[in-house]
Amino acid sequence: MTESAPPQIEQGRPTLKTIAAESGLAVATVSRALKDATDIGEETKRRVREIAQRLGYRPNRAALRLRTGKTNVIALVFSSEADVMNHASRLIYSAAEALRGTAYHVVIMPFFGDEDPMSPIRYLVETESADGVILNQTMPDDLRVRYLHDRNFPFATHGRTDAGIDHPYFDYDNEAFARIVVAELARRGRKHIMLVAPPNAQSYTTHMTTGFLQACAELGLRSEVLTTAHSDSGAVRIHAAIMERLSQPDAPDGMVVGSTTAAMAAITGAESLGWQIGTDFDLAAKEALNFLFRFRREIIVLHEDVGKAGDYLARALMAAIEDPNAAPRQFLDRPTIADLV
Amino acid sequence: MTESAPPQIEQGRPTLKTIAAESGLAVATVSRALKDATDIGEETKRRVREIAQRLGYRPNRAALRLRTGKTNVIALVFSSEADVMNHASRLIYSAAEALRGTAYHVVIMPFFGDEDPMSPIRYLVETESADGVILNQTMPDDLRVRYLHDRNFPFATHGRTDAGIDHPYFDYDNEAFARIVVAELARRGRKHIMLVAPPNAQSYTTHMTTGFLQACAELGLRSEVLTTAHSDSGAVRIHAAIMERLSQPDAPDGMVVGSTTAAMAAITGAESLGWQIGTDFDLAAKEALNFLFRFRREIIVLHEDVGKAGDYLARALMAAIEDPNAAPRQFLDRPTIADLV
DNA sequence: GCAGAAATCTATAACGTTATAGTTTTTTCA
DNA sequence: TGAAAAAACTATAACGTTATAGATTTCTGC
Repeated sequence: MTESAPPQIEQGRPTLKTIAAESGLAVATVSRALKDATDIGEETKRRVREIAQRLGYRPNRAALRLRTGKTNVIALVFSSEADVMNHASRLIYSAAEALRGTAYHVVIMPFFGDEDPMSPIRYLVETESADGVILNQTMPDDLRVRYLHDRNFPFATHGRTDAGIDHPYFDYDNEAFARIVVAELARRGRKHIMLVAPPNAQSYTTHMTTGFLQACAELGLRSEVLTTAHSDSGAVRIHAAIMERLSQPDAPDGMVVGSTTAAMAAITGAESLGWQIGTDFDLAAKEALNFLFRFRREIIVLHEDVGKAGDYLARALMAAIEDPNAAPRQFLDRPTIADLV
Repeated sequence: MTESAPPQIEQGRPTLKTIAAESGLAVATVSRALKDATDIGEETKRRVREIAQRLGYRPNRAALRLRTGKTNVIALVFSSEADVMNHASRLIYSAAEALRGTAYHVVIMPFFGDEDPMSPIRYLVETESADGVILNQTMPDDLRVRYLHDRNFPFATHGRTDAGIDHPYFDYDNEAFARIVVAELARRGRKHIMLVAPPNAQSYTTHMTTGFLQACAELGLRSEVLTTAHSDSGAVRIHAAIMERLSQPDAPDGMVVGSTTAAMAAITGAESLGWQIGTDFDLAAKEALNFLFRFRREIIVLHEDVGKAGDYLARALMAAIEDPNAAPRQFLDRPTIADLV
């Protein structure tokens, strides 16, 4: 009387092998059944799925990755600069949310100031440790973009580039932003506007500056660009630079700034000279948060929806991974006068 | 005349096999040589290292993970609630920075409001897709902590718990915070203080409330806790709740709040009733940023260094992964009066 | 010069998965 | 009825790594 061997007691995570043993099928059959291959019988598929379900089977990602080469990882290489923090965290969360329910995981590779911007990128490409990457803070002729493009490594950027490479991106139209707020400053009677622009290297600096200068010219306003600080310089520096400029003759009566911190610093700088917002000067800013209208009710604020960017970039990147030959998804987010808070 | 076969032209990433072919050694030897095993000759090790270097060899993480079971991934399961955003991003970046140069990668698993807090945790444990996890927003009897502890899955928390489980954590001493700022409010002559506390479920709510009530009692101040909003309620709600309370008889002349947004909202709420900070009332707040002193110079601010938390948590978690039996690293960050801005 | 020890290297199997080619069973229809 | 076709399943190898046990070479001491 041969007693049939008791089913192997499996400890640890169930694998295809476990299901194979449980069902009496071959491992390959189980694998194919679970991916609904055409050459497996319906009844078998049902049984296998049922067992997998009961056992709580979850494919082993390492084995999958080794076998298929697909990592199911999307990397975010993001600057950790102070003022960009909120931008970055919004992007991270919205990208992660867009990826929810897909097979993708999000890994963060912060890029630190003391580091070569290329090194996280090179790492990703050389070790093939992600299926694609999202970058921010693009520059007009961005080395990272060129590198990734040359190697056919899928990527999407927050911000455009200007080196003739066609790639997925999401960008906020900073030129339109500048035009809109300059018009509003003119409407409030301001005659001489100063721009606190982003750092020179970044792509969007050109856009914002162009829009600013053209709008001022069209409206017959005097214009200048602050040279002693930029909108990411840090509050202390901006505060001081504004104080210095406003103490000089021929001071502007309107300002346009590109960040929350810059707005606060510029205003406190002006106020410490006794200038009053809404009376002696007006200030317009772009912000990702919703702080400024509480800071001083009088600020002209245009809200930038960074969550939209993260969502779009995640989807654009997935599309690029799935079909590398499809036309890259690109989106320019145009603010309108209606977005003025 | 046998011509020796030309060295196999390898395309794609070099592997141990590539190095083995190049050096004439066995794959196993190359593997052992690269990990400096004692049974490999010095000269061989040198040669292998040299070839690996020249070829730009990088171990395949998927294979490593499959073989060893080690993922080299640390997961951050973080709430995406608006007001915590800055907290979270600081933590992410500082944790990532602490992990720089180690073999660990950081994956972000945002936890969304509509979701079971357990589900990302369960996923991590069931799929073994990380070596350890960092959590924030702990509750006194935290299900996630209990679950992870029961399964011996390495973790570290931002915030303490109170269910008799000994685990790695970093916490800010919110009780001390409350004592310090209450004392400062008393010093400024305030007699009746109101606390805008964090949400009830969180661990640190108890700490902050305890410290607040005791300090008020000791100093003979009248105390109350706002019940119509908490410090993460969102600015609009807090603004309204403060307005309502201050319009009633017996209004407090001092406030303690736990976040940047709450501070701004409370102040604008009071101001819209004509109250003036520094004169009619004083307000003390804890913040991770450095915004508030620009918002109103008069605010009593205690700065919380979240970067320190991320750094500590990353190291504590690595230690727990490496030696699961070591005593858990725990740190309580105590503010002092000197931290008052 | 030789046995035994020490040093150095290698073959094999395994981690969990899937693609490929092949085998067995069932069905079709001339 | 039986040969060919279709359906259903399986064996094998491979992805890149490491642990283990075993093989080979070199050294040591007498």
